[in-house]
Amino acid sequence: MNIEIKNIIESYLLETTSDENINPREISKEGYIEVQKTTNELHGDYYSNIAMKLSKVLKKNPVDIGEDIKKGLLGRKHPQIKNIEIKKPGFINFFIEDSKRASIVTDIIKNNNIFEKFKTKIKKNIHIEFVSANPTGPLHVGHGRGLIFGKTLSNMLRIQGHNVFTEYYVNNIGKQIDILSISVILSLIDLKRPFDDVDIYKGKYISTVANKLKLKYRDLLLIHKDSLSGNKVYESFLGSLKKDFNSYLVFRDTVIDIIINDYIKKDLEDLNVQFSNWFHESELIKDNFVYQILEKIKSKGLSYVKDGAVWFKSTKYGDDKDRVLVRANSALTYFATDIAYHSLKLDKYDHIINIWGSDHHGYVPRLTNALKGIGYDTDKMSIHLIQFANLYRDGEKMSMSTRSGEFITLKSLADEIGPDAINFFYINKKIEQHLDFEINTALSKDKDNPVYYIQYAHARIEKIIQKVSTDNLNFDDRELIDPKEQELLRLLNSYVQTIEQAMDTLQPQLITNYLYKLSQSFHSYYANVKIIGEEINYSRVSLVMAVQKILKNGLNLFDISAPEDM
RNA sequence: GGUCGCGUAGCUCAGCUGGAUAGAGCAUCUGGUUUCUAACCAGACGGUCAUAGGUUCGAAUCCUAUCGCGAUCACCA
Repeated sequence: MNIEIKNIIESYLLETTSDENINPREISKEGYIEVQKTTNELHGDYYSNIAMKLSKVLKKNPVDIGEDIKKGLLGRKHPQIKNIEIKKPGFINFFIEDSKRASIVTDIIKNNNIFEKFKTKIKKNIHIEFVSANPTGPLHVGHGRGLIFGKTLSNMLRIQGHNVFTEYYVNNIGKQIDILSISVILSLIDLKRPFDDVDIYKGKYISTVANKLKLKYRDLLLIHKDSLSGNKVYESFLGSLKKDFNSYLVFRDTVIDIIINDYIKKDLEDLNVQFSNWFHESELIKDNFVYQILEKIKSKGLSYVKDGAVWFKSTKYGDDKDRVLVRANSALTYFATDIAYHSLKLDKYDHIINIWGSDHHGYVPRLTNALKGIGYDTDKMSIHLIQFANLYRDGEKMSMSTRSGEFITLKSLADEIGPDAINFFYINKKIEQHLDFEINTALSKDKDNPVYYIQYAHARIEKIIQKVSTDNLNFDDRELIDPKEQELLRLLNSYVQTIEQAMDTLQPQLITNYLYKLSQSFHSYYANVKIIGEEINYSRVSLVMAVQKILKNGLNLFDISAPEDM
């Protein structure tokens, strides 16, 4: 509708204006004529600021310009426009015909696939990587935000019609993984002595994993217990372990498999998250792929050798210091494999999305510059940094460190508050904002808890629908004259714009805000206006049916249930 | 110190591609169920949108500086 109005204004201006200061090409430019939904019903349904924009070029009072436009447009009889008002300092407010505004109700009820409206014209192959938590333990509440955001983004992009490929990047090599393996080994041989130079993982799951491996490895490990027990330093422990224990790598992979399958994948299943693929970092090394990329970097003159290590010249791009690609002990850094991983993705997809914790912010330019340096178009890559979420219970902040083992698993939170609440609260705030998550709010069963509030609206409507026959809905917009009905119609009319904006800017919280507002408006309506009286008012039934359908679609988008009974 | 994010009501936050009187929930106070689900509704109270400049018809929104909070500055990932 706003586009219709925009076109009406545009053609009027192009036809009538003879002022040489107005450039027709300028007027037709995308975004020059703005028509937006009003936020206040006194201002009609849509408004345009074009008069104020033109006042400068025309050197004329914007209200006068507005009056001219109003006169011109009303003289041309546009059937959908009921009235136009000019308000200071120069807004042109459009009032839409009631029947036109109310037609949204039947539009929604008849529409079998509401999301069809949001299909994109340009279909892309999109790769989206999220969670990618180190497989060193179960997912904890700190991982929840990236997880839910990633899932929701994938849902939204799929609704837009893109080919979406979701991937979990498994860091299955490196120091953290060695520490994990050693933590399990220490548990296996009951050697609970900490190292001087490194903290081991201490969570309960470590002994669970160890127990699972007991039969297979215990005897073997006991043989080496004495030779290992003399070491108090992690590096030498690992060294002798790797030398003595030639199946160390097999052991390490087994530990990771157990953690992924017994913990991480189950946690994800509970939240209805499936990945198209689990990509193991080690795959990048297998066929020397990383070394090919390193060679590429070298050939561009972007790396050099110093102190036995290979360095990337990141200072060339404004970094404080150059960064290591290959360590002096010839081990690859995460940075090196990551460049390889991203080049692989950029080769294959139209667009790649990474969802990372905000603690990676300093890393973003480094990676981007390295990729740009070897010739990739990094505009095809977008990185969403997510601020941390703090969990509170009774106003008290809860800790979440994987290493110490004193963390709350995502699973235990899901068990306590349910997946609906998890799905809602993690995306209800924009990702740049720190998130304080109070468990009591998610547990409360009243207005304090927006999830219940929205679901309750849905269930209430369901009860109404069950009481009437909806086979023959006589809808007459003239019956919807109550201000609260008009408010609901306004909201229904804005759902397309809201969801479009949320999808285009990848901001799911715009939709949850909208759903809450719609529920609020419905509850108020419900309390004040009788829908089923002596006689059934089918126009009102239709109206709330449309509301319910939008609520349900919105909730489903976030994997939140829309209960029919509460 | 450099970099990134954030400072909006007592609390938790919406709003930020510049628009008209800055909005919700909680808390506090006052009302409302013989009625389609009170897990609800109606009302009151509550604001120098951190501060100071700038940009312009118009700034919570954009720019600059300052202050405050958080994150980050590894041959960890």
